[in-house]
Amino acid sequence: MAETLTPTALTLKDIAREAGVSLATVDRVLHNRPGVRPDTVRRVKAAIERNSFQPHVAAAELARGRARRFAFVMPSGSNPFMQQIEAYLGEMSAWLSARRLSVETVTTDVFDPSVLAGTLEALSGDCDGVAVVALDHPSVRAAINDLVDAGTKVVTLVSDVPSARRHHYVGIDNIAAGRTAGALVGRLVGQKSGKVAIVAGSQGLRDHAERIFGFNQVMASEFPGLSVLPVLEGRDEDDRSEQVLARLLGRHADVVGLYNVGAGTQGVAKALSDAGEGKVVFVGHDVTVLTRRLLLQGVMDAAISQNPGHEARAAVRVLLALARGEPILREQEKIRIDIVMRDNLP
Amino acid sequence: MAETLTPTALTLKDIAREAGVSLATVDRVLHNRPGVRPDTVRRVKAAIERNSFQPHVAAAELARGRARRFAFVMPSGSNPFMQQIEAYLGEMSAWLSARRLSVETVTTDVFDPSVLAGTLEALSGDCDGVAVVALDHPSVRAAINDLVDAGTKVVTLVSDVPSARRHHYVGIDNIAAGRTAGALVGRLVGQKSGKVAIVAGSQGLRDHAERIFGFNQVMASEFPGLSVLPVLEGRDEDDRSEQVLARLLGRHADVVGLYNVGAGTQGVAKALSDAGEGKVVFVGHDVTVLTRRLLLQGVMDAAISQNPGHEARAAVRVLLALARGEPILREQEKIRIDIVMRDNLP
DNA sequence: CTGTTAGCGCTTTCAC
DNA sequence: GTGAAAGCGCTAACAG
Repeated sequence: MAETLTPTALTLKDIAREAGVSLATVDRVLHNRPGVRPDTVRRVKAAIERNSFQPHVAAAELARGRARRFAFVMPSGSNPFMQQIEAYLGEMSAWLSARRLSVETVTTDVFDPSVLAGTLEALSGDCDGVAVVALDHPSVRAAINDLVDAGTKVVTLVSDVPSARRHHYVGIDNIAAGRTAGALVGRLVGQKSGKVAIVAGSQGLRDHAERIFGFNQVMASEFPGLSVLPVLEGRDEDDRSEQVLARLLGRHADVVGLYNVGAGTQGVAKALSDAGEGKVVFVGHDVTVLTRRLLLQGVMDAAISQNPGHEARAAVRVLLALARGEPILREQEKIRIDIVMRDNLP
Repeated sequence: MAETLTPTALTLKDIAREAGVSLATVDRVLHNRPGVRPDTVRRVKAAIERNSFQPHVAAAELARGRARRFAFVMPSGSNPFMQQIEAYLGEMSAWLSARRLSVETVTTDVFDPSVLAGTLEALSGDCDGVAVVALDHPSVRAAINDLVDAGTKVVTLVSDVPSARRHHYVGIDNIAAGRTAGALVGRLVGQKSGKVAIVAGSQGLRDHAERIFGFNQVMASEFPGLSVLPVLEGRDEDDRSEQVLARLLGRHADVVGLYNVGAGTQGVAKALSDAGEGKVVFVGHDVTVLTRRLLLQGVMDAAISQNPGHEARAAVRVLLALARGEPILREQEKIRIDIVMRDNLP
């Protein structure tokens, strides 16, 4: 049995002939450009529909001449996860240049709303598309909307600003990620009852807050034997995370589970090992050099991960599809919540 | 701070001028075509290197005229996982036709080596690339090698034939998948000790055998409290799987874990629920309509999954990259072992 | 062995 | 409003 997809191979010229107009007119209709009589538009659209005509992307790309420019606005500082995304962008360079695409990485203080907004505004005009690790703040929202209004395609990356009119969000559902973490902690603890600790960077960060929300949801509804302690804030720093956690472990002898919501993993692991005495189920986020080692050593039990390579490539592909007016393959661009344990380390 | 990738925008003509030859000669060198003096080859290659020249894929694609044809050789019958792959190929149809690619799906009895080999041989000539769900058998290996020798690009899909000279394998590491399943069963069972059952389609299938191998590895080394019962064979059929498992559960009261290696999931779930009496940790493979429901109901605890959409798209992209002589983004095309639990269902 | 040339199917001026 | 025509950068004949 055989089934063939995509039989067609028509060209603009064919459509033009069939609609009784010129190439240029079909092109104008295809791109919703003004200057065509409504009636002509209808005729041409009809011909396009009737033949389910697909313009040849390669030809379009070649004809337009000028290269497309995209910018990635990333946090300055040494967040390993963000560095991984940048590294994967670098790995795409041959792919990009073979398509005459240029990607510029701009680092900025994404935690300062006005600085971030300023960076975004400065990009207006010289970019076809922008991917931004965004803080959810009114002035950032405004800056994104301005970019969109100026015709720039915008995707939020890792951290979303749902209220802005960005074209797409490339990242995970953090509430679901928190729920997944909760289910893992609960299931891996097993029959035991006891307390569960949470270490976050800050509850003011949208993604952290959402993860904690999801985590608590599952804990409350499915693991009544486990009681969740108040959230510790480690500011994503190793030292501080270690201190706050060590203090907590000193006060509570029956901590059986730990959810590390953000970074500061090194400090968390230190506090845990210093406390000694009985295995604590430890679930955190992201696969880095460090978490990989902790997973292999059995110190960490699972990492909830969003694939940084996938995020980098998805952001580029989505921006490109948006710029070209192509449909987005939603299934392909959706970032999944990966559960990574020792045996399925990527 | 800003860093720019891919600054270049040279063309073949620039290289030709710099090397003191014509366009055609550069093209010949670029594609390793014969008929160029070794010395000229060197000069041209030097110019290409020196400028790290990247030919414009869109231009190349446009110039070659004829569309590329790929064939997917899939198992006949109603394996839901394979049907998902085919469905995702269907979803790519607009993407494919915008690139003037055609993908033909051929279904055949992949479990009969000679039939499969025959199907592959018949494809020789009229295809630029073939993706095949392959049985590992000498005559299949020979058929694959013949295709490769004829210049067709070949990728194995889901199930590999490592001994053949296929260009790429798109699928998971099944030993690691089995290990992951083992770790999950062991960890989710918790402190309890008892017996663990395995239901497979057939131990003669390479992927099933590898999964069982990995599963046993982990069980033996890490969960001494759990003893693995002899493998049951359900031929991937619901009825038979139910029967063999029901019989086993009747004989052993202390089964605490179950690994379903292949299909027949419906039957396995039936046998389990009929047996009643105490929760058995149930880990299986793939996210289908059925396993999704079982996960939500809490009957199944985890599914080890390979993303069928990713496999479909990766196979197409790899065939395309091979046909174009482009590098493959290995990280992108690698199929990961997904752990899917209720809260991270895709 | 090497060069010349005619497109591929679009986009984009520039005329009408 | 609409059309004609000149390319975009490469490939593939065909000459030499």
